[in-house]
Amino acid sequence: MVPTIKDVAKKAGVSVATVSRVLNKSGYVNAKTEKRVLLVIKELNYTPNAVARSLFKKQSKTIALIVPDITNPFFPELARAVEDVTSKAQFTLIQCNSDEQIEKELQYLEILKQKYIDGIILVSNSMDVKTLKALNVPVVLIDRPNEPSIPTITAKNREGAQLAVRYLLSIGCKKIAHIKGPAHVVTAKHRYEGYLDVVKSEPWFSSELIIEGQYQVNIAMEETIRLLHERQDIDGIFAGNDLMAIGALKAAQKLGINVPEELSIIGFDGISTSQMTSPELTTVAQPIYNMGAMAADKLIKMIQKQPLQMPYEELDISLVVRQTTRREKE
Amino acid sequence: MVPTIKDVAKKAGVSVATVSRVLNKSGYVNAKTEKRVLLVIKELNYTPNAVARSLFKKQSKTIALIVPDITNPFFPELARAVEDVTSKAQFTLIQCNSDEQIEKELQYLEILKQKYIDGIILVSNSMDVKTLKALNVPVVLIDRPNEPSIPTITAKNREGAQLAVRYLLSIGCKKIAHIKGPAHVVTAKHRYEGYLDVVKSEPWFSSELIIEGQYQVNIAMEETIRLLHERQDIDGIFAGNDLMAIGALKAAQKLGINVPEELSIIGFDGISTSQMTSPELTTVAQPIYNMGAMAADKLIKMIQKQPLQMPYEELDISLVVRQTTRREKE
DNA sequence: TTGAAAGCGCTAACAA
DNA sequence: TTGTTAGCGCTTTCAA
Repeated sequence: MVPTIKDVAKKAGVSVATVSRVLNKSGYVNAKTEKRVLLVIKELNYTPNAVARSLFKKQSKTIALIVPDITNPFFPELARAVEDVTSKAQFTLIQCNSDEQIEKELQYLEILKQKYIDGIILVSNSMDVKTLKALNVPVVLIDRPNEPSIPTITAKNREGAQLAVRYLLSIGCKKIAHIKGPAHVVTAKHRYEGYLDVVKSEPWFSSELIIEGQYQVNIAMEETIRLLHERQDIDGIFAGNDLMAIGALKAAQKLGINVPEELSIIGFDGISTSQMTSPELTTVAQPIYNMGAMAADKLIKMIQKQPLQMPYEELDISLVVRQTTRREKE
Repeated sequence: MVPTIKDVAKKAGVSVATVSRVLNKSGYVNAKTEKRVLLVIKELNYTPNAVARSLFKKQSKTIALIVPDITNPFFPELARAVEDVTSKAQFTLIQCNSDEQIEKELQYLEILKQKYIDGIILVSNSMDVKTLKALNVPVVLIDRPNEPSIPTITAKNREGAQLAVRYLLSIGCKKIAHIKGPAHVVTAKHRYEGYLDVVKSEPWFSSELIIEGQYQVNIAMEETIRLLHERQDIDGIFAGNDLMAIGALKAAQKLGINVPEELSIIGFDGISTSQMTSPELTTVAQPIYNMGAMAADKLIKMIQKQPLQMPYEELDISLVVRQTTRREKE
């Protein structure tokens, strides 16, 4: 039914090798025969079988993206970027959700390997180098720097946090709390450290200003309500991500605290959801799309055995001032 | 390097056929030889090559999900559901973004076919039956009913819209506007019709109460601002999706109109973003995750040549009353 | 209960 | 410039 290279060869009166040559533009082939073959290909509506090709070449023209959960609004934008650049380079993208579970990650890796996957982009905390190297497949890490020996794209999380907290200070905040992300996530740790860098020597600083929000709206909201009950002099909150900042915002609104007049809130990430609240969230934005695109670029280079000029890149972040922070020092 | 079935056969002192038999639990194989083969497989850490298998079987244990844009918050949840059920059934998921462009869809279809894709889940307005049938690959349509002859999962969009508008009426709204989605999207049309069903015979009804928001926050916001300027007696808005409802909410807040006291807003979809606004959005929720899961179930059944009891299913929607609608009739 | 061998559709030596 | 042929790693007749 579906025509194969043999059918084309027969109909064009040449050998399969010749057809293969015109298909791949490899080796010599007479202009006339080429024309004839091309014609037959059109007539038969022939397309080469990618699987057969993969079997021989030991590569599949497909790459995989493993993220914790595509449902987390940070990841779709990343995934989109990856898909955009990989599909432009004729790769197909496999989507995997790990739920941050190492077993799931390993399971995917296993299956992917069996499929001759050409490369993997991985967002993970737990993956170890040995497994990755043993895979013998190009890998680039994204977002969460884990392993200096593996090409990585991440953002300046610590600096971004400093920027956020300094901005809060600059607009006159006198007591700034922090909502931390999950302990096992490196980016959360770096943001926390950035907060500490700026704040630890302040006379008002106390570890009680730090709460845990698990990168989630609801948990952050509840914890913020608790915190704000106890310490009503807090006038600034730096959340470890936008979702938690939204939680903090909801907490304030529930408590009747005016944002930004009485309380300034700043998030981290710059996901599009941060523009959907009212007031819109002030945040430290990562170049999410760019991170995905650059990771994909790197991966493709690796697949093509091109040298990487910068295996490890930390992208700049930027402060996006919107409406959850006071305008100026009063 | 990577062991093949041959290596296993040699080391176990049997033929590749026997190894294949134990691998696939097909045909007779002596318990003892089976044990021996299994042992060697463990020792060699052998895993069968999926590509070679695909070539022979003409199927790949992979399915594809084609959505307009994974970045639209409606789709990640759908994608997650699909991935959950397909991966449980040992399928791998390919992610495709079509941007609603028929050319991109066709391009994907072409590539997917070359890869012996086992099935496709498609969210599309434009795809025609002929192309789909010609593919000769199981397809299920999701969200946007297009073609009665193709298995489809969708929701009761028209009824949902009626439900929304009737609710607005029941809490005392006297003039209800509608923000329509894009004209070429069937679901948008159905929701619009549902609105008309309820409202067209009302004395206050006028076509000027209908604006277009393209399913997008910003456009909906701008159009709403315009509308609300002209007609200040509007006290209810039914938006064709949650994103546009969020736009309407922002418009109201910009204009200093109190939601829900002066204006009730209701969205459609029930995406998680609808809980992140303040006030939280009242909305007509679709069972998004379920839709994805059921579509995947259907597709897998089709791949396995099992009969489909209900090729076309319209799932129920439900009204989720939150904070952008007034409590009661006054 | 097992093995030999053909073949899935393609690519790449190698020869002509 | 072209064709022959040996695989890529697997599954499945068919025969033993």
